[in-house]
Amino acid sequence: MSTIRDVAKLAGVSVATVSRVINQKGYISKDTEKKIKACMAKLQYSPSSVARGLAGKKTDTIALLIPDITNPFFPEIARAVEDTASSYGITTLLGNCDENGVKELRYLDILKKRYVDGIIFAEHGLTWNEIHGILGSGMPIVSLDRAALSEEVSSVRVNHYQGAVLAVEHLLSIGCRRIAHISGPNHLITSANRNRGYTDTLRNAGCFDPDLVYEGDFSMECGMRVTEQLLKENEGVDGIFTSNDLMAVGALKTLIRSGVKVPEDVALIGFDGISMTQMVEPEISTIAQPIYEIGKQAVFQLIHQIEDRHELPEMTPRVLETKLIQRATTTRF
Amino acid sequence: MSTIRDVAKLAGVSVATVSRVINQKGYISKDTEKKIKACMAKLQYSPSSVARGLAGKKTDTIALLIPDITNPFFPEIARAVEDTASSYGITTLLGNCDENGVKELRYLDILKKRYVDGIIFAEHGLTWNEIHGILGSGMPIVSLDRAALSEEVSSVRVNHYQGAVLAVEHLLSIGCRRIAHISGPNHLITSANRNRGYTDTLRNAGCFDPDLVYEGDFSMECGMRVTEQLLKENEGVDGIFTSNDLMAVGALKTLIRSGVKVPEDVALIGFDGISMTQMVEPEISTIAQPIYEIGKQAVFQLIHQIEDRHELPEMTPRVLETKLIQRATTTRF
DNA sequence: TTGTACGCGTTATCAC
DNA sequence: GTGATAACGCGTACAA
Repeated sequence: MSTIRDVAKLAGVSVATVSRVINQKGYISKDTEKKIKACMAKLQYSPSSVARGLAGKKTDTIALLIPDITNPFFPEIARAVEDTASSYGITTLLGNCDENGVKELRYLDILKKRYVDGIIFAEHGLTWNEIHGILGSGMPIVSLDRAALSEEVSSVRVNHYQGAVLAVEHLLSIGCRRIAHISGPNHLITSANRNRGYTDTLRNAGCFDPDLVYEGDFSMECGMRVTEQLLKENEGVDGIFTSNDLMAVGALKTLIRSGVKVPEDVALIGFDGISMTQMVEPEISTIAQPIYEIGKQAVFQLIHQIEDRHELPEMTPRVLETKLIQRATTTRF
Repeated sequence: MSTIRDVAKLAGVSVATVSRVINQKGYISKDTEKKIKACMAKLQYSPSSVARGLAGKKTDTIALLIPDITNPFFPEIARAVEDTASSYGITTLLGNCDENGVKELRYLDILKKRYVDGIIFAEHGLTWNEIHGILGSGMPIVSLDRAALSEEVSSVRVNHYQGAVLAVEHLLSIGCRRIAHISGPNHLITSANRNRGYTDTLRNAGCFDPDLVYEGDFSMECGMRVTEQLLKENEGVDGIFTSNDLMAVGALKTLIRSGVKVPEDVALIGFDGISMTQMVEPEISTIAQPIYEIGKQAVFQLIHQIEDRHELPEMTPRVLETKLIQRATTTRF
C-alpha cells in the first residue's frame, strides 16, 4: 500500500502537488501532471478514504437505514439509492434496523462516528429529538415518507392518499361494493394516509363500512391471518385493498386456500409495486410507487444538502405520483 | 463534536490517559477513570472511527458483496451477516454487484481505500488473480460457496451435491419418474454440483434423460420461460427440480397457468429455503440451506482471520448440511 | 506553478 | 499511573 508520499518521492515533487492532481485543484503543468499520473499508476496508488475523511471531514459516504430488509420493497429502494449514489462516486452504507428502535439509535451513533456525509431514513420509530440528541444538528437527512419526521426535514413523498383513492375507485369500477381494507400500522403516516384515501372514497360512494377495516403490520403472515379473520367475520366481501403488497400476497394465499375465486368472488389490490406481485399466480394488481425514482430523488436531495457543487439534474417535484397497475386479481370478464 | 482532547482538558489529564480508559488498556487509577468517564458523558464524547482507522489501521468494518439484492436469498444472508457482525461491534458494508464484474472491481477498490478489515464474497465473477490485483494479499476474505475461488480461500460451504440428491430422491419416492432439472448457470460451482447430484441420482435409478436438463440463470422469469419450453418439448414430465427457489416460483407459475396440476401431474421442488417459497400457493417444497447459519459462520471465519483475540464460539464444521422441507408441491395423497 | 508545514482525532511508544 | 509526542495519510493555507 503506497501512500501519497511515495508517489511524490518517485515523481520528484511534493505531496501537495500530487494532492492537486488527485483532486483536480489549483494549477499544475501538464508535464508534471503526466509524470505524477504515471507514478501513481506504477505504484498502484489509490488514496486512502480514511485519511481523506479525517483531513477533509468528508467521506463520500451516505447511509440508508431501512426497517426490514426481508420486505422486498426495501431492497428495491436500496438498489436505486446505491445505483444513484455510486454514479456520483458515493458509497452507500446499508443499515437494517429490524423495526427496532435500539438498533436505529445504535446505527445513528455508528454513522456519526464514521463521518457519513448524510443519511436516508426509510422508516423509523425515532422522534426528531432523539435523532438530534445523537447526531446533533447539521447532519443532512432525507426521510422517505414512511417515516414520520417533522416538517423541517427534507423528504421524498409519495401521494399515498391519492394512491389509495385510485385503488378503491378501481375496485368500485369493476363492480365491488363491499370492499375491505387491511391497513398498515396506524402510527405510520403513510399507512394512515392510505387508510384515509380508502375511507373517503368509499364514503363518497356510499359503501363505507367500518367493520371492514383491519389493522395489519405489513407482513405477509399478517395478510394471511387477517384475511382469514375477515372472511369469517363478514359476509359478501367482494374486494380487498391491502395497504402493501406483501399483505396482498398473504391475502391472496388465504383466498385461494379458502376456495374463494379471485377475482370473481373477491378482487384484490395491493400497494407498492414490488416485483413479487408478479411472481404469484394470479398476478396481483397494485398501486405502484415509483420505487426507483424515490430512491433516486432521495439521493439527489441528500447530495443537495451536502453540497451545491455537484451539478445535479434539476430537482423534480417532491411529491411523486402512484400508478394503478391492473393485473389478474382485478380483471373480471 | 468534542474530541479526545476536549475530554482530556476538561478532566485535567492527558489524551493518552483518556485513550487508555476508552480502550481499557494499561493501568489507570479508579479515580481518574471515573472522572474521565464523567467528562466523556458530559461532553457527549464519542471517539471518531475515522481517526481510529487512520491511527490503528483497523476499522471494525467488514464488507459483504452480493450479486443481486433483489434475489431474496441474499437479503436473508445479509441479515445474518449483519446481525452476527454487529454483535461483535462490527459494522457491515453491503455492496450489491448486480452480477456485474465491473462493479465488483469498483467495490474492491473502494473497500481497500476504506481499510475494511475483511470481505465476504457471496458470489462473483472474478478470478483470484483479479482480486489480488486490486487488494494485494493480506486482506481477509471468506467466500460463500456460490463463488468459485481457489482452495486457498476460506469459505463456508454447503453440500449442494447432497442437497440435490435429497431433492431427487424425494421426487422419486413420491412416484416421479420423468424428472426434469432447471439448473443454474453452469459456470457456478454450486449450480454444477447440484446438477451432478441430480444426474447421479437419476442415473442410479435408471431414469436419467439428458433432454430433461435445462440451463437457467436463477431468475424467476427464467423459471417461467424454461418451464414453458420444457412442457412443450417433452411428454410425461412428472417432476421438476429447480436449482433455486426463485426459479421454482417461476416454474410453479407457468404450471398453474398451463393448467397443470401441482403436485398431481407435476411435482416441484426448489433449492435454497427462502421464505418466498411459503408465500405462494401451493407452498413449494425445497432443499433448505441453513441460510442464517451460513452468514453467521462466514462472519466467524472472517473474524478469525482478522484476529484471534475475539473469543469466538468454537468453529463448527465448514460444510453445512441442507435439509429437505416437504410442502404442498410434493405432497400427493 | 510548486513546496512547506500544520491540522484532522486517535493510538502507541517511550519517558517520567 | 500518567504525560509528551510521533506516527497514520491526506488536504490546504501560505510562501516561495
